[in-house]
Amino acid sequence: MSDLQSPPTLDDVAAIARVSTATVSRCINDPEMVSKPTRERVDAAIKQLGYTPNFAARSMAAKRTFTIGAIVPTMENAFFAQGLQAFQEEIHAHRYTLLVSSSAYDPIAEEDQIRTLVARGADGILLIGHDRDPAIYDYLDRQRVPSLVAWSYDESARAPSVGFDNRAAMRAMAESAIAMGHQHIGMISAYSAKNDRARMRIEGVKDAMKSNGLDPSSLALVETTYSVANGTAAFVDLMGQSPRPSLILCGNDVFAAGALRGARQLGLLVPEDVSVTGFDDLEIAQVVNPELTTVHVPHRAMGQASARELVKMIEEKRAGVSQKLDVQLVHRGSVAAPKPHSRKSS
Amino acid sequence: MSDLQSPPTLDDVAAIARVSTATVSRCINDPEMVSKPTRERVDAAIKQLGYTPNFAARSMAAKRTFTIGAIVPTMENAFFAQGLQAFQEEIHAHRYTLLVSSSAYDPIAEEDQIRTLVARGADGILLIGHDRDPAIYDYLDRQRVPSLVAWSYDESARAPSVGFDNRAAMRAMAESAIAMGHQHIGMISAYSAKNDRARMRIEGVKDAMKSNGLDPSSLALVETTYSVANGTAAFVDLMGQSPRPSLILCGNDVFAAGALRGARQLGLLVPEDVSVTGFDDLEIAQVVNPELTTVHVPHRAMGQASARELVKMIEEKRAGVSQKLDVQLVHRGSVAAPKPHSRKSS
DNA sequence: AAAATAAATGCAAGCGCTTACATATGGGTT
DNA sequence: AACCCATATGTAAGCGCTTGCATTTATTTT
Repeated sequence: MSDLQSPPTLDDVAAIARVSTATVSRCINDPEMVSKPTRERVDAAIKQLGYTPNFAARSMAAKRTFTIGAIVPTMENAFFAQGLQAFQEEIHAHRYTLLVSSSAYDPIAEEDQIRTLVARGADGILLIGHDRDPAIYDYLDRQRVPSLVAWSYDESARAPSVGFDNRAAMRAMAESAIAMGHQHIGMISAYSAKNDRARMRIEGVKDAMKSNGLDPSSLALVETTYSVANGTAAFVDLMGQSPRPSLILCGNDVFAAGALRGARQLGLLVPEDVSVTGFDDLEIAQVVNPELTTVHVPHRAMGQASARELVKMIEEKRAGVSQKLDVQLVHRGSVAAPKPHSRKSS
Repeated sequence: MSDLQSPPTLDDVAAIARVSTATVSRCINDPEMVSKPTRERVDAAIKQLGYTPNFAARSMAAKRTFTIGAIVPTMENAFFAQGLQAFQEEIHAHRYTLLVSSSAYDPIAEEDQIRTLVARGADGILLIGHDRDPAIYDYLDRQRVPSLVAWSYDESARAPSVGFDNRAAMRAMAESAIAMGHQHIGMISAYSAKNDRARMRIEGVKDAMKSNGLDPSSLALVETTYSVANGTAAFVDLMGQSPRPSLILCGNDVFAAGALRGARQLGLLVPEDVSVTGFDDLEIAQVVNPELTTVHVPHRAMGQASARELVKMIEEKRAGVSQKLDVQLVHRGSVAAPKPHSRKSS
C-alpha cells in the first residue's frame, strides 16, 4: 500500500494487475516472456498509475546502471561538444544514459571524477587521451569497469582507443605548409605535459621539419591554455621573436582564430605576411577571415564509433579493440608561400 | 565475506574495523557522531580496502541521490556550455553531481528526458526556457522534484527562473542600432514556436521598431535552426528581399557570424553596406571581422546563480525565487549608420 | 487419455546501504 | 550509592527492484 505522497512502486502495479511483482518486472525488462493478456493487464496498470521504475532499486538489484560516464577536459570549448553529442545519441540508442563531467584539464580532478563515476556504478567510462597515472587503469581493472580512450589513437597504449593519429595528422599539415618554402616556424600548443594529443602534435611538426631539412630545435614553441585570447597573445609573442616566423602552426582552431586576431592587431596580413594553420576544423574555422587551412577531424564519427565500441565492451564483456580514424587536410585561405624577404632573414 | 571479484561493501569495512555497519555508515555521513578512536579505526579500514560506497544502495536507502539533472537544447553550440560549466562547478561544491542531456530542441525528447531524470532520482532539475507543456510542470510537482528555469527571466511564468529579460535586452540592442537611422530591418532568429527566448527577442525588436516610428510588420524575419551555415543562408535570403535591409539583427552570435560570412560572399562590406548585430557575446564574437556588436550575457553568473538557487530549493524544501540578471550592450565594429542611398530605397 | 514437454507465473532471497530504536557505557548529581 | 542524562554503539527493518528456482498451466506427443 503506498500513500499518495510517494511514487507508485512495482508492488502497486502488481496489485492492480493481479500478478506477482516478478511478472511486472518481466513485463518491463523482457516483455516476450509474458503472455499477451497478462502483459496488457500490466501495461494498463502501469499507465493508470503513471509508474516509472525506481532507478536506484533497479540498478542495485540488477547490478548495472545503464549509465556510461565520460570525462572531458572541458565543456567550454567546442572541441568535444560535437563528438560528445554524437556519443550520447549513439548510447541512447542502446538505452544508456550519459553522465558527463569535465576535469578542467586537471589530472587530480579527473581521477576524482573517475572514482565518482565508478561509485555511481557507471557501466563503462569514456576518457579523452591516454596520458594519466597508470594506477587509474589498475583501479578501473580492479573494479571491472571497461574504459575507452577517444580523441587519440595509440596502438601501444594501455587502454583501447578510438581516434586518430595526432602526430601523423599534424605532420601532414606541417609538411604541406613547409613545402611552400617556410624556413622559420612557430607553433602555438596547449600545455603538453599531461596531454598526449598536444605532445604528439608537436612531435608531428618536428617530424615534418626534419623531413624538410629543417632543424626541429629551431621551432619557436609557445604553450598555453586554450582560448582565443591566449592564441592572440602567443601569436604576438611569436612575431616578436627573431628570426620572425613566417608560418604559425596552431594546435587547434581556437588558437588559430586568436592568431588571426593577433595579426589584425599587428597590422599583418594573412597569408601574405604570415601563414597560419589550425586543427580540428571547428565551425570557427570557416567564420574567420581568411578561412582556416586546418585538419578536419571526424568528430561525429569518432563519438559514434567510441559509443559503439564501449557498448560492445560492456555487453559482450570483452576487451576493447582500437580503431584508427582518418583525418583530412583542408586547404582554405590561411596559408601561402613566404615573402622573399622573410626567407632571406636567417 | 566478499570474494575478491566484487568491490568491498560496508560489511567488509565493519568487519575489519570491528564495529557495526551502522557505525561505519555514520563515520561516512556524519563523522562527529562517532568517537575519535572508532573513527580512526574505521577510516583505516576504508583506506585499506579502498572502499567506496555504492551509490545505488545509498540512494535507495537515503531516498536522495545528490544528483541534479539538466536538460539543454543542445551541447553542440557554445550557448550553454559556459553557463553549464559554471552550474556544474557550483553544485559540485555542494557535493551534487550533474546529469546533462540535450533535447536537440525537441519538446518530446525533452519530456522523455525529464522522466528519465526523475526516474533516476534527480533531486532537482534545471530547464532552459519556460515554454513547455504545462502537464510537465504538473508531473514534476506530483513527483516533488524541484525545478528551475534558466536563460530566461519571467516573473509571470509558472516555474521560478534565473535569467535575463530577453525581450528588453533585444529591444535595447535594436533601439541602439535603429537609432543610427536604419529603416529597413531584417532579423535572423531561431524557430520561435516552442522557444520563448527566441520569441521574446523578436518581440523586443518589434518594440524597438514601434518606439522609433517603424512598422513592426515590415520586419523581414527568417527563422531557422542554429548554425553558421544557416545564418549565412538566411542573410543571403534577406539581402535578396526588397527593400533590402540595411540592418540585420541576429538572435545570436552564431547567426551573426554566418551573416558576416554571407556578406563576404556577396561582396558586401560590414558595417559600410550593412550592419549586423549578435546576441550572447560568445567567444566567436571577437574572432570575426569586424568584431560583433552584441548583447553580453553573464553566462557564468547565470549558471552559478541557478545552481545556488536550485540547491537551496532542494535542501530547504522551499519554492524557488526568481532572479533577474542584467545584460550589457557591447558595441564593437559591426554597426554603423546606413548609407544614404540605402535610406532612400523604400 | 496419459505422459512428457514447454510456457507462464509465483515465491522469496537478496542487492548494499540508512536510520529509528534499543542498549550499553561513563560520568555527574544529589 | 542510587539515579539521571549524555554519548557511543549495535540491532534490524526496510528501500524497490531482479532473478534463480519451484510451481502451475497449457500444449504436444504417443
